[in-house]
Amino acid sequence: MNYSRQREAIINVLKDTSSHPSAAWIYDRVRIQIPNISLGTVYRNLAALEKEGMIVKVPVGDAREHFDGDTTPHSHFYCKSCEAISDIPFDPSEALKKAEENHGFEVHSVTYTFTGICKNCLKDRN
Amino acid sequence: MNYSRQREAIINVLKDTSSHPSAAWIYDRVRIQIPNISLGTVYRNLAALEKEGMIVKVPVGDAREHFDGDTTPHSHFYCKSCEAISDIPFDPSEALKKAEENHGFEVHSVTYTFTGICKNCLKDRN
DNA sequence: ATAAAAGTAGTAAAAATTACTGATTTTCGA
DNA sequence: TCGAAAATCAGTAATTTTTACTACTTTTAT
Repeated sequence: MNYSRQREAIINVLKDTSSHPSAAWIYDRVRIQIPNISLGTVYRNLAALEKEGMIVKVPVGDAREHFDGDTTPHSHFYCKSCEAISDIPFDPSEALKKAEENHGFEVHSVTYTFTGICKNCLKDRN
Repeated sequence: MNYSRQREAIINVLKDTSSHPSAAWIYDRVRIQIPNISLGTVYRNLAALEKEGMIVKVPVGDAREHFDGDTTPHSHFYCKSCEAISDIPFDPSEALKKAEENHGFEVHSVTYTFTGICKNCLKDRN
């Protein structure tokens, strides 16, 4: 993978946020630095970076792809109410070994996704 | 939630498959029985059924929503190569309690998603 | 320096999801 | 059983999200 200014900027945006953003959000942010970057470039680079293991996808089931620049093992919580994604310090990696042993798949990664209502939204309901 | 023939058919399609299909796939299947059902009806009912806990979403990070008529606790494996989703008999539910205790969230569900290459695709590569 | 490889902007198209409206079906009490 | 209120639907359109394509530019490695 060659260097590109655009890819560098995309990585930096991802490393600087803990919001697990979508491609569109990243695009808006990167455009502050590189106004004429195109959305296609963002998608292409996110896919490439994910393939290289430099970023990870966060599947939460909201019909949108979310990305995380933090590749250390941890889990995620998705709030149904405000749609925010937050980190949960659960290390899912032991499950990975077990899964591979038991099923003959080549398992590359595991993600735990918790879903419910976050602290802030619970507060707002009272 | 009132009864409707359309919703009944959607549930049945989901109960009869283990492929964890997308809305479009379900639409195609249901149309065999109810040719003039509309895609919007499928989406609306999937959302309603999920809200009622009669079906569950399967987030795999492929920019598509997938659904499962099997609501017993288990996990999923997503093959990057053939994009098939298969069941893994991992019960994620103990993690649910821990997560709620530790973080003050109201946790409704947990899903484990394993990603990698499935048996069939591994075979094809040799 | 320079040619091949990789990457990009811009645009268009495809795929997936949501929104809306007037008609139909279901429910439930009279 | 009847009929009105509530729920659901088909059809359509619009929006959102993602992918594809092409000619141009940048990067890499001689």
